Amino acid sequence: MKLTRRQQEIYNYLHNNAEHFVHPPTYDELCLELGLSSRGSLHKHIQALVDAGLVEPMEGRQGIRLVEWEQVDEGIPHLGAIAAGRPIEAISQPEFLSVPDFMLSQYPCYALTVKGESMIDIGIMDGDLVVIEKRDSARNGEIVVALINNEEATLKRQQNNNDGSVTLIPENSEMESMTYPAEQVQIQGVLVSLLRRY
Amino acid sequence: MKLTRRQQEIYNYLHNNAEHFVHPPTYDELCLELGLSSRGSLHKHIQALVDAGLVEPMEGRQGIRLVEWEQVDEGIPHLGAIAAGRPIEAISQPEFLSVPDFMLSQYPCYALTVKGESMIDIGIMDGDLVVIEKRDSARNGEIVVALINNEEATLKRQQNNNDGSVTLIPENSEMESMTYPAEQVQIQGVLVSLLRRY
DNA sequence: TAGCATGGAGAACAATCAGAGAACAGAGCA
DNA sequence: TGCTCTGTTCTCTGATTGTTCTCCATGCTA
Repeated sequence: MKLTRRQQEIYNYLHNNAEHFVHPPTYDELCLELGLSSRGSLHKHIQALVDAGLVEPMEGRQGIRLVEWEQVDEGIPHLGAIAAGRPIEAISQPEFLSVPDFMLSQYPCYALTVKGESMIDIGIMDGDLVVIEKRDSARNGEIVVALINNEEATLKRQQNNNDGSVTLIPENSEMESMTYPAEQVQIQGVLVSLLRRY
Repeated sequence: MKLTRRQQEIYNYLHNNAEHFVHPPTYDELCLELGLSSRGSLHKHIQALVDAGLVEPMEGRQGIRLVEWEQVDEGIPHLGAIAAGRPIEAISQPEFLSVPDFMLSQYPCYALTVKGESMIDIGIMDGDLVVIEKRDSARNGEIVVALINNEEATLKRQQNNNDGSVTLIPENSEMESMTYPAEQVQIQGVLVSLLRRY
């Protein structure tokens, strides 16, 4: 069963914003977001998504509503680029990449494009696509996406120190490690695999 | 069934841009892209492609449209490992890897596991999986799988010299280039992309 | 010259898509 | 009990879209 354009749009919207909804949104809320003024119109589209098995209605019929998107998942979202020293440059409309299973972990993943050469010594080059497992902690020595002071995100090797601080090590002999108090470093994921096109 | 020139043009366009379409394109959109002003004209060509089995119309007759070019897609064979100085170590039963389209070229490909560090300077590490496009020739500067004297296969950057000889350049500052008469070097494919698991 | 293949323009049409709006039943709440 | 909010169902309308059709232009060939 193929989706029409509008159905696809709506599905994408739900898919992309699923995390932003504290409660599953009501039809009225969705209408507002999607620029519709008729619940009936929305209902038709949602029903198509339900029929397609992409969305399932909530049990408690009232109050809160439908929208639980399945894990069937057509791929992983490409969220943007990561460059040492800057936050992730988000793509407004994350495109979904279908990545073979053997390149994923068993947990949710996303993809980023690497900018810069901070990990060049272990073969992560500028422009490479890295697959990141969504996690908020990492073991010693793992390569992580770390957000520092809620400002800059980088891809580095992580080392937990005895005094509770965290050292982020670039794999580039010309760059230097940086050490931060643990509370300034927020782990956003762990490197799982790498893709590169020539 | 042979295609006319215009049909071939249109098919090429679809083939080359299939990935760029978020949704399958409508006839009107295609007309715009192809410089036509009549859906009817386009329809004739598309119909020819459908008859030729190169394109299939969408199910939902409206809203979204045609154009799904078939991809038989059983994946690409993983033929074994390639190590400098030895022939490709063939796997008796090549396993098939399903690799996303954007990591392939439009021509037949196969996969090899890289052994050794001869290309380490450009980020090709021991154990990486490389996707190779099956070809028997390459342009200057491309990275190729080359079989030397029908004996040893290596992954190197190729350079065609004026005197007809071929130089194979390892991307490893500690290793040296080798030059061979052209007839001793047989190209088996060109590097297309790279996959790595951590 | 006539005939044919190719390529395109444009009109007309039926099916579908997309949306608006009205009405309704059930749930929760005061 | 009424009121409000919600999902659901329904009809109606307008816009799109694939399809079919006729007509025309060009170039090639017999």
